[in-house]
Formats: sequence, structure tokens, C-alpha cells
Amino acid sequence: MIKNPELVEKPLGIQQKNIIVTCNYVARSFGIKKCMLVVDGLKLCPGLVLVKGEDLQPYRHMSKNIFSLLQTFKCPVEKLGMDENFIDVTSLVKNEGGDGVVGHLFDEYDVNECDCGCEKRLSAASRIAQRIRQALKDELNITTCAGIAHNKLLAKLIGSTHKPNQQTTIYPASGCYFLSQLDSVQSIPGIGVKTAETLNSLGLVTVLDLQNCDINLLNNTFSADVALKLKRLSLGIDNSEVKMSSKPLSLGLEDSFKIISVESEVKEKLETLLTRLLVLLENDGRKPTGIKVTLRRQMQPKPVTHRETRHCSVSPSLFQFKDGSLVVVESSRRKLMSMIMKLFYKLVDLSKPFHITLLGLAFTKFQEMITGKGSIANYFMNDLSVQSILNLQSDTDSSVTSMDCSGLTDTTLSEKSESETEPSPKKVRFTGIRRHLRQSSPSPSPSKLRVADLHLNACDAVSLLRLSPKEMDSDSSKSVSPEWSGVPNDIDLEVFNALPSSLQQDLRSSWKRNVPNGSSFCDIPVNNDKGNTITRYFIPNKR
DNA sequence: TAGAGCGAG
DNA sequence: AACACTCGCTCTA
Repeated sequence: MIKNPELVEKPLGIQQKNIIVTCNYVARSFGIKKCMLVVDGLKLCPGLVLVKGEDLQPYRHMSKNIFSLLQTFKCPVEKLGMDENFIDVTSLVKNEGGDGVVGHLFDEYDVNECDCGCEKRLSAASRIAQRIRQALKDELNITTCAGIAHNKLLAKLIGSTHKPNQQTTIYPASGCYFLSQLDSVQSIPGIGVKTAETLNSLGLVTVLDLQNCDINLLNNTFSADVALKLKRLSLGIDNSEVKMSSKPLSLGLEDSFKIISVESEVKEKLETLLTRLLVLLENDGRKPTGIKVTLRRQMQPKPVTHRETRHCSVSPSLFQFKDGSLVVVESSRRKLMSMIMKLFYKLVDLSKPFHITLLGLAFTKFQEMITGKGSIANYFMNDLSVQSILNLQSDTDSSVTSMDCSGLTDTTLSEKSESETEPSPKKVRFTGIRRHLRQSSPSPSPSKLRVADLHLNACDAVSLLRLSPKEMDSDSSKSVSPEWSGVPNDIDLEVFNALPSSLQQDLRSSWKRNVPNGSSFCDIPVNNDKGNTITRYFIPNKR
């Protein structure tokens, strides 16, 4: 619709192969659902406009723009798929002026004031959310929904209750009751088809069932930590952090088709995939150290989701940097292709007939960057008894996908109710059970030690960063060098370049703001109260 | 660590 | 549960 505004008022579906993967709200009013077959969709709505969506590039692009815009708010942003993000705005809430919740408030007639002041903070977060959504509209012309809560679980779920282009806030005290309304355990993020089946087999169908069940029942079937996690999720308790997203850990493509049974066609497919993937890789700019081939066989006794993979390492020397960008010369390309075929031979015995319906290719294990799991960058972030999490999603899609595809029940969160002009509140249905649930409402956990309180001063941070780059490819520093302006002299370029681009931007912009004359790194004025930028942790600790 | 499985969009 | 296409996390051998 953004690309072609004429489509805004028309029923529009995005087509991949013979499936409608998503659609706009006009189409939904005809009963079009995600994952619906094109033929079925056209039966429901003969005027349905279909646009091919197999090329994900435009979506990646928009997704990146959204992510970048969110990062300008100087808070941890975690990408969830291509059209959703969590943002932990705890650090902004403290300085937020004003008053009152913007948008919908869940359960608004029954607010018990909490000692910790969480309602105030969350209402501040709702105003921040409003500004963020306005910025997304102004800058990128995209409408969004937001859910505002003290943890990711509730933020995500509550954000789906008023759509499209609306936002909803929920207070911690309402979390348990809100969850108890959900008809299927599968509505809980993290519980998918398999876990839901297992739970159902234990007699646990609704979230209420899960809330009320004995933990030992779960312990019989799940490991102790999974059992506990499921139980806690059902009650609205979730202390997982908003993990700052960096570049992807793997970069892959796959293609499905009717059937391939001869080697030459396999090779053709893989050549095509490699060509496309190399474009993505050059775009990404990092050197991979591994490659993976994926295939799916026809008529497996296993479900169609079943895939087999083979992996091997690749020499980084196959990839070179020219003028700051990654290139793969023809000879390297041929070597890659022969490795890919070898992996394929590991998967398929050519002396026997084979029938393949999907082939995939992925680069993995990119050369060491400073960030990532267990890296020091993670310790730079605030920890989280997070008081204010926003879940933002673009309006072209809806979450709670599980329900659309499950075909089980007509849930209260169905697409139908969302397309009504005035969404009817669902709480009426449940007033009967709320009182006895209220007592088990979790109270927000007390603040944990913020990792910022580790006394990591500037010198420590710099020396830490400077220790590592031994195994780093020196080429990699050149890759970013063209953008090289406004970085203080005493910064190790190699280390700086190895940081994810988001952090680089973050650092650059703070240098620009704080030291317009480009003075020394350690002279940056302290601006501790504001923002959540990594720069703060490079600054000598006043205490 | 490789590979499969699950879950997310 | 399949259909399509990607990515991350976790478990097991």
C-alpha cells in the first residue's frame, strides 16, 4: 500500500506461490486470512488484488528503516521478525513529563494503585509509544500498533487487542487476569504447535487451565525449568530482557518447488540460490566461516516441515574486500559451488532415486565481531525488571498468528472483531472469574542490580576493547572506512569497525552531539541521566 | 559441534 | 497440519 497508494482502499493480498501470506484490513473484512490458499481467497473475494511477495527485499528494507528509527530513541531494541520490535524505554520514562495513559488501557475500571508507582511509569511509556508511532508515521508513512507493559510477554499480547493503528497499555496487576482470558495455551508466545499439543494431552487447553494446574503435572512431562517457565508465562510473569538485536547470525535462502529428481537440476537451483545469496552477503559485508545446505524430501513419513542439513566450514580467504565492500571473485564462486555440491552428496545418495521439494543455502558463523552472545556489549545494557516495554508492530500484519492458522476455535482475539469499527470489549465475557484470580496477580519484581552499576570506567572499557582484535581480519576495518568522519583520534579504528553498525551510529551521533570539535575520547561531557547509549559506559564513573 | 526440532514473524 | 520463507534458540548425540 505504501508502494502503490491506489491499493489502500482495495482488498489486497500478498502472494507467495499459491498462498496468501498476509493481507490488508480491507481484505480481512471479506474473511481473507493469512496462510489461505489463493483459490480460496478469490472465492471469498473475487476482487482481491494480489501482489507477489516472494522477493523479500522491499520488506527487509522497510524493516531496517523501522529498526533504525527506533534506535534513535537510544533504548535497547529487539527485532522480532520483520515487522515487530520490542523496545525497552525504561530509561526514557524517568524524564517523561505529562500525565495519563494515551490510547487504550486494559481493565481500566479496576485499577489498584501499586506502591511501586508502575502505573505512572507505564502511562509515561504510553505517551512515549504515541510519539514513537507518530515518528514512524511521519518518517516512514507506516501505521503501527503498540502494546505497553512491564514485560515482553504482556507487551506483545496486549498490543494485539486493538488493531489497526492503535495502542494498548496494561498494568502489571492486570496481567494474570488478561492471560486467563486467552482460550488457547498456544496464544502464549513461546508455546507453539508441539508444546500446545503436549499440554492439551495433559488436559490443559486454556491459559486458565495452565494457570491453575499443579506444577508437578508439568514436571512429569517437561524439564523442571521448562515447566516453571510455562507456569510463569501463564501467569503473566516474564523477566526475559529486551535483547538488543545486532546483525543476523546466519544469512540464508531457500526455494521450494514441485519435485527435483536429477542432479543437474539440483545444481541449477543451487547456482541460482548462491547467486542471490552472494548479493545478500555483499550487502551484509561480513565474511562467513561456514556454509549450510538444506533440503526437504518428498513423501517423508515425517511432516513437511522436516528438513535435513549438512554444514561445512569455508575459508575466509574466499571472500575479499575491495573498496570497502565484500566481493567474491569467480574462482571463489566455483570453489563455493563445489563445496555446496559436496554437501548435497552427503545428503543424497545419487545411486538411488531421490525426490526433493526444497533446497536451501545459508552462510553461517560470521567472523568474530565484538558483540554477540556473551559479549561485553551485553553488559552495557540496562537490566530489566523492566518497567516499560513497548511492542510495536506494523499494521500490515497481525501477531497472534498461531490463532489464524490453528483453526481450532473462534477466539476472542479473532480478526473479525478487529475489523469492527468500534472493537467491542471482550472483558464482559469474563467478569465472572476475575475476582478469585486477582489475588494471584504477580506484583512487579523489585529492581535488580543494574548492570550499569558495574564500575566499568573508560580506561577499562577501552583497554578491554583493544585487547581482542588479534584474530580479527584486518581487511574488515577497511570495509567501513569510507564513512569515516567524526571519530575521535584515540579510538581504535579496527575495534570501532568491528562493532555492529547500530552501535557505530550510536557512538558517532553522540560524538557529534557532545564534541563538535572532535576532541579526545575521554573528554566527552557526562550526560548520564539521559539516554541509554553505549557511550555512557566509556565514561569515567563519578562515584 | 553438527544436526534436528521448535517457535517466531 | 500443510502451504512459503527466514532466523534464533535449545536439545541431543
